[in-house]
Parts: sequence; C-alpha cells; structure tokens
Amino acid sequence: MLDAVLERITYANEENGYTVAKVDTGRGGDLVTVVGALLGAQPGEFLRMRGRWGSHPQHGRQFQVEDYTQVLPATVQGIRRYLGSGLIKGIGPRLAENIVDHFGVDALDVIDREPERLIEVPKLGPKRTKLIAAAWEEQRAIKEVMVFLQSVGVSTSLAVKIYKKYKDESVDVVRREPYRLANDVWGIGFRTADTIARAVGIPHDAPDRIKAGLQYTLSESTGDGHCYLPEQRLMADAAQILEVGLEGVIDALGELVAEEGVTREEIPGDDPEQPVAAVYLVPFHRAEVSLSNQLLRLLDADADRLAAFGSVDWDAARRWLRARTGADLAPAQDEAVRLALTRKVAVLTGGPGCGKSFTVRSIVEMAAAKGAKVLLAAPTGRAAKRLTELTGHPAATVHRLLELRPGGDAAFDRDRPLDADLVVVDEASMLDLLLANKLARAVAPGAHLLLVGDVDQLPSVGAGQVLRDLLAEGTPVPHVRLTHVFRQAAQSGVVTNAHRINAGEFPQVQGLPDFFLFACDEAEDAAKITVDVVANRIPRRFGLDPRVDVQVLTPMHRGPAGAGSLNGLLQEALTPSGPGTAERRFGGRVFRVGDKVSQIRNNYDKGANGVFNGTLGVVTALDPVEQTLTVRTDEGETVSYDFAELDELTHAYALTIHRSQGSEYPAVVVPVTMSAWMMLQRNLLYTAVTRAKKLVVLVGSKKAIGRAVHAASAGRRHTGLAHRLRARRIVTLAPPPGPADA
DNA sequence: CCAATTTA
Repeated sequence: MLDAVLERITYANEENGYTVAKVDTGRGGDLVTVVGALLGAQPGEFLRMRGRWGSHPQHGRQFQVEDYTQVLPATVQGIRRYLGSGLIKGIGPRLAENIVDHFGVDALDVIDREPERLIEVPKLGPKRTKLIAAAWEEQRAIKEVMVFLQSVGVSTSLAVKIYKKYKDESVDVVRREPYRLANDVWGIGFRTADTIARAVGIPHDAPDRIKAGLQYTLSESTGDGHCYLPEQRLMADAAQILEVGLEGVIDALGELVAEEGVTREEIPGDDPEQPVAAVYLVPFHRAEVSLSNQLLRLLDADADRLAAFGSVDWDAARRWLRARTGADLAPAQDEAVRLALTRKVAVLTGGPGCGKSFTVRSIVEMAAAKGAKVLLAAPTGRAAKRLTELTGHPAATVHRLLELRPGGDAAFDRDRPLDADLVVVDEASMLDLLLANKLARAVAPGAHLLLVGDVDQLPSVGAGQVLRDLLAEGTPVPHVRLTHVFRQAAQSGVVTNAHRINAGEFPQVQGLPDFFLFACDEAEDAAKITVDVVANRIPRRFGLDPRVDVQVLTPMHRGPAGAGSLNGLLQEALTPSGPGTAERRFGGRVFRVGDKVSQIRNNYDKGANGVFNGTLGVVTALDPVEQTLTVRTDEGETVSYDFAELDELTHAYALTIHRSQGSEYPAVVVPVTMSAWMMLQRNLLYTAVTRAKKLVVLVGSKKAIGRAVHAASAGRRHTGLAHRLRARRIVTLAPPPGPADA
C-alpha cells in the first residue's frame, strides 16, 4: 500500500494504459516512481495505491501498481497543483494559484457548487468563468460515470477508460450496450461486461449477451492454443459457459457471422468427406491467412537474395566448412544446409543431441562467407543469447528484432521489411500464430527464412502450433528432420526412453544405468522421495552436486509435489537456516547464501551481455551493509542484485517443466503424480526427460506416467494453417476497418 | 493448470 500525491506523468502508453509516473509520498526525500495501469490519474491527485515494490534495470526502484483509488486533494498545495495541472481547460498554474489564494481549501467546493463565484477571483472575467464551469461539468460527468460504474463493481481506472472511449455517451453505452465494452475497452473482458450487464438488467438470454459470450468462448479457447473452434463445439461450449439453451446460441452465431464479429470458414477436417465449419476470432483468422500467404509468397518469390548459392560448388563448400569448423556434416545436416541456402523458406527440426546447433552454425558461416546479411532471433531472451554464442553473430528476441511493443504494431512489417538476406529463428516451436505472422510479414521477398526447433517439445504459449503445421504432411514448406543422435549417450536409457515416450510407449525403468523410477502413489510421498533422491541418493551414487548438477522438474507449480512446495522442502534440506548463514527476506521468500536461484525476467543490463529469464545460479554472498546479494550464474558470471531487485529472482531447486524448455541439466528428477493429472501429456514428459544429459529419475505412480505417455496432446490444437499451406492459394482479405471508415 | 515478449 502506498499513499502519495501524483506529481507528474513520465510516460503513458495510450494503447494499453501502461503509465509511468512520479509521486510524492510526503515523507520528504526523492519522488517515487510508480508504474502500472494508471491511465486517468491526474497530477495533484492523491492516490491510494495497492501493489508491490520492484525494480527496473535502468530506472531503479519502483512501485508496481495493481490497483488504486483517487482522492481529491484536501490541502491548499494539493488543490493548487490539481487545478494547475491542465486537467481543467482554462486553468493554468497561475490562475490556479489565484483561485486557491482566494478560496483556500474551499476552492474545489466553490467550483463545484457555486461556479459563478469564480468571478470574485482577481483577473478572472465572465468568459473564462463560463469556460471553467463547463470544463468542470465535464469532469463531473466523468465522476458520475465513475460513481455509476463503481456501483456495479467497476474500478476507477476502468471507468476512466470507458469515459475516454465514449465521452458523453458513457452512461448510455454502459446501461444499454454493456457488451460493447468487452470489444472496445482494453482491460474489460466478457466477465466484467457481463457483471455490468446483470447490474443494469440486461436479460440473461439477450442476443448481445450470447454474441459476446461466443467471442469470449473463442478467446478462452485460444488460451488452450486453439486458433478456431469447430462450430458445433463452439456452440456447445458457449451454451455451457453462458448457461443458455442451444437455440439462442445458433441464432446469435448466425448474426455474429453476418456482422463479421467472427469469421466462419469451411475447412477440410480429418475426414476429407466431412469439412469442418471453423469459427475464428477475426484477428486470428486474419493472422492465419496472412501467415500462410506470406510463406507462400516467400517460397515463390522470383528474386533470390542468396542467389550465389544456386550455382555453388557444394564439394568445395563442404571442404571450406570442414576447415573452418573442424567437423564433417552428416548427410541430413548437409541437406539442411543446402535447403536453407537454396530455398526461401525452410524448417530444420530434431531432438536434442541431433546436431541442430552445429547445422545452424554451418549455415550462418556459409551465408556470412558469401557476404550475406544474416539476422538471428529466438522467441526468448536466453535462446537468443545462446544463438549469439553459437554463431558468433548477434541474435535478438523476435520482439526486439521486429521492434514490437506491447499493444502496438511492429516497426518492421511488409511496408518496411527487415534488411536481411537470411533470417534464422531458433527454438521455433515457441512461435505462436500471431508472432510468426508478424515475423513472416517482415521478411523481404527474395530473402530466406529458416525456422529451427524441436517439434516434439511443448507447443507455444500463445495460440497455434506453427512449427508443427509447417511440418505437416503435404505442405509446400521444405524441411529436414534430424534424427540421428550423435551424443556419446546415444545408447543411453535417457535417449531410448525419450523415443519410447514420443512413440506412446511406457518408458523402460528397470535394468538401465541412467533411468530410474521410484514408485509411489501419493504426491506427499513423491515430494519426500524427491528430496531424498536429490539431497542424498544422487550425490552418493553418482557424485553429482545437488545444487548445480541436479534439477527437479515438475508438471505444476502448485500442489504437494509442485515446484512451490518442493522449493521449500529442498531449501530446508540443502540450505537450511543456521546461526552463521546470512539471509534476506523478500516477498514471501527468504534468500540464503547457497540457495539455487533463477532469473525470472530478461535484464539486458546485468552481467556482460545481459542475464535472461531462466538463467540459473547459486547465491554466493549476501551483504547486509551494501544491501546486495551476489549470484554466480551457470554461465560462470558473477552478478550482483540490489535487495530491491530481488523480484527478479526466484528459488530454482524445482522448476516447472515449461520453464525448463531450452535448457539441459546433467540429472533431472521428475515427480509424476496423479495430483497433476490435468497436466500429464506426452510432450510434457518428453520435454522433461530430454532435458537430462546423463540421468533421469522419475518419482511417482505408473498410472500417472502411463497417462502422460498416452495423452498425445500435441496436434489437438485447432488450426487451419497446414490446410492453407497445402492449398497453396494466396487469399486476399478486405483490409481491416481503419479510422477512415469510422 | 502451464507459459514468453515488450514500454520510461
């Protein structure tokens, strides 16, 4: 909780309400930086803010606002600043001073109730008095909307956004068409709109409610990775969510399609005789069509910015490469190199240990040797850093490459393509539909796009399964799949079982030197055994360091065998509190020297080249005088954290499997119990197991493992991308309605 | 129920 007077706005993103401001806490000292959704707060206003203290690499300590309420200023200084902030048309700082000099703390009351008395203020004529009264009226209208909205449970910041959007019509819109808010106002979703609608007496089965509910159902399904829903399923889901009958839903969907609130398209299904009626949210349909269009355009472009490789002597090229890298390419790798350099779109996939990295390095070396301009990127900061180290060329996150800001458009697009002959994206399994579309649109015709990733890993956070779709049977996108495992561990149980899991078979857990199962049914037991395995059994038997070499990976964060609980238990076992151990409390956690920790946000300013989300380390020192904590990262860097920056760190004895994507560890311990039954899917277990270089220990029940192995989750995402690519047809969509149409 | 990116 922070009470302070808003001094000035430093930055405001109108698109999404993100605001940076300076506030005065009244306790003397420097102004405090606050960040968050503060749109609508005015300088001079007294704010009561709920939130957390955090830090920013460049801008230092700051308060992150989760929620706030505004209070009108009650002191002379406060009122002076409030009136003089430009909030009220016609009043500047000087006039504000005059008004407050004259009326004192009653100034606001006077303006509110007896605005005609303003004429008493020296140098204030009747014309300006009128102007001020009118401007105050407008403020009053905002307040009225707010009071009304608060009566139906909407927060101040949302009320301001609503007013900004509809002005005088605000109350009207809220009363009569509350579901418009869900579409028009950022930060208001169906649930909020529905609450308002109920409060203003909109019937439960009103067509507007059902239409908004259909869009909401689709939007919820994107959270499960779907780009569309089959019409039947959409209607059934919506009827259930909205608690209305199916007939009303059928009618509403027809209307919604007709007014282009969603897009309905027949696309081929699993059964070629039985097309699926796919219903999309409009932006997802546009993105899917656009991505497919762009990939087809790139593939067929007449120009070729790597034309030199069309006539290259590949034998000579191989010899050159061998001299440079000191190793030969395997046949499949060789094919991948040629594909990337001669075809304008290509995909390279394969599991860990198959030589993807070496192949990528070879491709980049050869392109660079011919003077080609190569741009490298990855969906995460850490993957980008690894790509940099691998190739010796700078790599960026896809967001940074495209200069993509939240809520805004990318700086690089079809109208302003990237200046590159070859664009390489690593960890492409993490590309979702919307990001892949933005990326593809920014690749110039004639340039080459190479996507590299492991298609069997977890699919992207966002909707779609782009890499999987590009690799689907019958698409025109050329690809190479590396399958041969080069690691010395090729014969190991880890690799064998990774393949078995991928094939839907139960892993072999007996008679292997590097793959074990500790069987137990209850999650609590699994947690205890996991701690014993990490702290005692693995160190004794394999001589591994429990902090540095062993990583616990869990399906879930919560639950008795979740990452949260295990972090507590493992910290107790490995880094207990003691009289000589310095520690520092932050949030609900305590950091001690010896703790295994992980960075949880990209920080481009720490370390030599940045410390990125997912980087692991061990706390090596804690200085209560300097108020710093020192971490030695797994990349061998020593990084210092201010105590105020501890929000960038979390304990990392146990991580969720999702967070472990793209990392490898000598030994991995995985609790797999039925308490995480919702999460148990084949590619989750595959991802966990393939993180291990030497040793895997599963702890849990055979039932849970069996469930994971049999749940072929990937491919259950509804997307039409593979179909569009197979059709090889470039589709023109009408441009989206712009401001000109409004 | 899991999860990445980005703003001064």
